Amino acid sequence: MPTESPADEPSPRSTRADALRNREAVLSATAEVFATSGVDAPIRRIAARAGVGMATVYRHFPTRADLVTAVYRHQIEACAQAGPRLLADADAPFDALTGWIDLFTDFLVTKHGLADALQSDSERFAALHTHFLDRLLPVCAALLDAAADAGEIRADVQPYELLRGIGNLCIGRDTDPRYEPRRLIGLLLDGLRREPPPGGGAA
Amino acid sequence: MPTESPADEPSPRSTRADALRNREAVLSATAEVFATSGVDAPIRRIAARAGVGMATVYRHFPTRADLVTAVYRHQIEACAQAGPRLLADADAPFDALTGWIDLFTDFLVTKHGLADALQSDSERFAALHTHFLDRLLPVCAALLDAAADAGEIRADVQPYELLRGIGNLCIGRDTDPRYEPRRLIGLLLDGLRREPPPGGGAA
DNA sequence: TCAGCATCCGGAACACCGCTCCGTTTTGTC
DNA sequence: GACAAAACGGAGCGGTGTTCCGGATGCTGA
Repeated sequence: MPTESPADEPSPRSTRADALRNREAVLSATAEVFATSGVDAPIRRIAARAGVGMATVYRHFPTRADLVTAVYRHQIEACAQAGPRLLADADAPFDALTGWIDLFTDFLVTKHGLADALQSDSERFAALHTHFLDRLLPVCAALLDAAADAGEIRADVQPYELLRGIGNLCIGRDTDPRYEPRRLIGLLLDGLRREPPPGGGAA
Repeated sequence: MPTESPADEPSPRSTRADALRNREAVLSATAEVFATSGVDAPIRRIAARAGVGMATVYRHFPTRADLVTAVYRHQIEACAQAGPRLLADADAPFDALTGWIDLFTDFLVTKHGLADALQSDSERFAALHTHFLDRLLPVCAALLDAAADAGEIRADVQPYELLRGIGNLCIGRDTDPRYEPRRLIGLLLDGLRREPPPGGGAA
């Protein structure tokens, strides 16, 4: 194990020990609270659990989105890196695409309220939306392009709308046992496939 | 037009003039506020606009969902009644289905935050979810059944998950001009069509 | 070692919201 | 006109996000 990843911590600006200590405390408290109460949990509770004041939380993570991205950074990263790998390993690009969508869905579905937060119109989460997009949009685009180039899917689907659609379909799974987003996502992917050339393109 | 629909007003229980007057005032104020600020607007504002106290709003409409259903009742009704009509008029059941989904989408998309509210996990909206389902689920089921019987779509799709999926896909259109739910909904409907058996059933 | 100071901390404080409670007012009836 | 039932209004409570500032804390240099 190589001591420490070089760019693992995004901003080691602070030189003071207490600041770094608190940052870690907040981060691990946040992970615990998010896991039990979802990403909408009150900041007060996070601060209390971390044993710090609320201002300390806000100082290290100005917006709730910063908190979410910090907690799930590794998983976002893993999802992003899985894209090229799947593409290299799969027999057909479409298989890679479905596999990756599956990973993405798993990620969203297992974090309480994460999908909701992602599409929330609250500006509290705007940065979260942006971060997901920055990291995952290129990956999705590459998978889509590959599948389109192979003629497996129609070529007029934008990466953004696909990601957004998957995210939207994952909303509310926590609170409704009847709802299984994966079925609909499968349907969407079926719709993505280029239909056997009967004549013209779909309107 | 026959003077008045008999069961148009759901609960004319009250005999007092001021109560009825206030109910109307709240209703029209709510419509205005919802149109400008979305269905999440503070109750305080609605009460202020109606010129009544907050308790009056709560007395007539105990939950926010009651307010929403009261304001949009006619449109929900129109959407529900359009189902059978489309089915009777269309050449093929699938056309009726797409036409109806289109109406439903229009409805959700033109009301700020309505789609969000519908799938919200907040119990404040649970009754709203229920009302939509009570009224629209049978209609959707009839359309799906007809299309399935005609062999135009696969038969393993539940009405609930379809409605839910459409609703979910409409979330967040207000705040993101880049996002056009109708394209994805079209894709979903494409996926619904029974593909000319290329192999086995989709897993 | 220790003074000095930039940095960071904590929680009180403010604003906003949903919802309820209860003294007051209005309305219909006798 | 008087009376009781019904309805009203807004203060009040609990909860949340976010900010502000006096005080504590850790680094630095002599």
